[in-house]
This record gives sequence, structure tokens and C-alpha cells, in this order.
Amino acid sequence: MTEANQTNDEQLLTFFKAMADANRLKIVGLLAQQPYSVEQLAALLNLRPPTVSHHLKLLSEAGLVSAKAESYYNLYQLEPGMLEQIASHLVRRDKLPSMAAEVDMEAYDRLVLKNVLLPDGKLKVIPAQRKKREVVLKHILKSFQPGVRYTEKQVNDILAHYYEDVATLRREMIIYKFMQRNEGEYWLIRDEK
Amino acid sequence: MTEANQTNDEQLLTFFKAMADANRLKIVGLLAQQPYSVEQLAALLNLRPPTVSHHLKLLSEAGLVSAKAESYYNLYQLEPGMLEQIASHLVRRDKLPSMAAEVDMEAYDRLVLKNVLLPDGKLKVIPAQRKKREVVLKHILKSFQPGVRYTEKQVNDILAHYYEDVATLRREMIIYKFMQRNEGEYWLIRDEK
DNA sequence: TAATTAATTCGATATATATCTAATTAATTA
DNA sequence: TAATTAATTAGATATATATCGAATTAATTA
Repeated sequence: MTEANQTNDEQLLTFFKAMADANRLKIVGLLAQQPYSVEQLAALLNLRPPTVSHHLKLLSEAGLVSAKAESYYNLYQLEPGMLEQIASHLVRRDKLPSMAAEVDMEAYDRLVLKNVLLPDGKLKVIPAQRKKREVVLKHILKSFQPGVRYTEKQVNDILAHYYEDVATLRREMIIYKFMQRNEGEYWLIRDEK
Repeated sequence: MTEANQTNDEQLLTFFKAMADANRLKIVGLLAQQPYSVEQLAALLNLRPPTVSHHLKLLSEAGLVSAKAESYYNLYQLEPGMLEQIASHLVRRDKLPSMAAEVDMEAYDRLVLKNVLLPDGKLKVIPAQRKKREVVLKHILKSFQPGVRYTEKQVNDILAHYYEDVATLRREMIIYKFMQRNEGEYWLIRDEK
């Protein structure tokens, strides 16, 4: 029910949405000085009390403010802890990538392959663009075993499953540093993180 | 045209609006790891390129990302400076009140007085609520001069301009610590910040 | 030079949300 | 206990915006 059962991602989004409104920023600025009732905030911001209630609900769900009943007022006050927590997250560059945790990192590669592969797995073309060519070469690379030394003929036979012009493919593999050659033998460069 | 000619307030709002979207948070998370092109981001987020362009425009206007042309790609990268600047603003409680700089701090008092004063300046009632009573008493207080000692009769004459029951008003002035009395003389407590 | 490609802009649409009035709830005062 | 008051909830509406496809622009490749 509260903000406790949110993932980190959802918590961040809830926070930013709560702050993404001019009047809510003003409310935070006012509550940083002293607690205020709904009625007072409404007068200060020239809004009706239901509107302020709505804003305070969002701020409260983000953990930014809390209410304390006093007589029949609801005195709202700032909860500075949440601001500090978020701020410390934002300055640490190594923590930012977690915001993209749910992203499917293979999606781009799949799209490139989908556009360039025929149903039988052969290439329509070798893409001209560097990034796409890399994706295609990495895909073909899976047909080679790490640690194994291949003759040029063996390499050609494997590449032929993908494209007629095996010489070009073979050359690209070297240029892009996916394979190495020496004295007519070819092998994978292991550095595949 | 850029984010340069914005006030601090507007800059904060632009920032929070830019971050208040799930897909834009993911973009920031991705760009924190490495630069990406629009096309790549679109594939990774399962969005169409125009949508990603739109998001990047907002992030860019907030000063969070920048683009660098490479071949005919637009490689977008994170600008960590803005994040740090905002984050440092958020943790400093003494800087938060600036977000409410444009708020008319007298608006609440005016509303209270408007509800309780008759056209001739006399009180309809003395409000029961503490905060409102304070506003009314402070308003009446302006008829007294700082530093001057008043006899009880002089005080009564002044208070009579506002309300028939001068004894109650006089007592409230003491209770709320706006006035002090000694040996039948009354004077303002100066501590009116 | 013609064809291809990435990015942006434009226009349309559906969803989200800020705001209000009216009604309701909860607490206080008379 | 009845009347008053602050706050919230509910329902309605107008504005903002996330998203898309189509058209346009700018750059590269053939």
C-alpha cells in the first residue's frame, strides 16, 4: 500500500513524477521551511484544497512528505530522507545503469539479424553500417569453436553457409578483430565478453 | 533557445519533467554505460525512432544528454554534470526554499482577513482556530507603535475600532505573546520578525 | 548521380493528469 | 447535541504528453 513494496526502478519513477509539477515543487519548497496545513498551502498557491490534497497524496506516496494530525488540521511536513537517498543515487554513475535493468539488451542484435537474414539463415547482404556488420559477424562467429585452429578451407566451408562471397566475410573477420590468422590457420580471438 | 536562459526554478522543473518517464529513465541508464544511436535505443526499448527522438529532445533540453554526429548516426551520450548539479541542490535543505520563491507568502493572511473582516474593518468574530486568530491579532497589532507604553484605556480605545469585546482582545494579545503588561501599562513585544 | 539510410519533424490519437465543484468524512466548538 | 470546519474522495473536464505512421531532411553508399 505504501511506497515500501516498490522496486528501485518504480521508486525512482514515482519520485520523479512527484517532483515533475510546478506547484508540487513549490509545496516542497514551502515545507522545507516549516509545516503547513492543506488550507494554508491552498491559499499560498492560489489553488483549491482538493487540488492540494491531490498533490500531497502524490508527494506522500513518493515518501517526500508526511502528515501529522493537529487539532483538526493535517500538518504536512517534509521527509528529507527520501531526497537525500535519491540524490546520492543520481551522482553515482555506477548506480545509474540499474535504471535500465529491465531493458532487453539483445533486442538490437535480433532486429538487425531479422532484417538481414533470409529464412534459410543466409545473408541477404553484408550490411554497410559498421554496427550492423559487427552484429552479423558476431552471429556467424557462433559457428566456430574457441580454441580450435581452422584451415582456410574449413573456414570457407563454414562461412559458405551464410554468404557466397566467403573471401569478403573472411577478411572482415580479421579486420573486425574477431579472428586471427597465421600461416594459413585461423582461430577465434577469445576476448568475447 | 537552449536551457541557458531559464531561471533556476524552470531548470529544476524541466529536469524533473525530463526524468518523469519510464522510458526516459531507461535511456539515461543506458547512456550511463555507453553512447547509443537513436536506432539502437529504439530497438532496445521497443519503440519507434520518432518516439525516441522525442524523448532525447526533452532530455537534451534538460541538459542531460548531448548528441555527437558520427557517420550518419547521431550518437547520444550522457552529460553527468547536470545530474550532479541537481543532486547537490536536493540534499541542501537550505536551498530547497528557493523552489517556493515565487509564492506570495501573504496570501493566507489576506484570505483569513477577507473572511473575518467586515467592510468597515471591524471583526465579524474572533476566529476559534489558533492560526487564524494569530493572523487577526497580528493585523490589529499594526495599530500600535513599537516602543510606546499605552495605558489600559488607550489600548481599549484602539481595540474598540476592531471588536466590541475589548477585554477578550486585550487578553489574547497577552496570551499570544504579542503584548506585555506591567503595572497597568501595555507595550508591544518587539520580536516581530 | 541515384538509391539507401538515420534522424527529425509533422500531424493525429489515445492516455495521463491537474484542476475544479459537489459530496462525504472526521474532528472541534458552541 | 447541533453547527462549524478541515480534509478527503468522487466525478467531470480541459490540458499535457507519449506514441505512432507519414513526410522530410541530411548524410552515405553504390
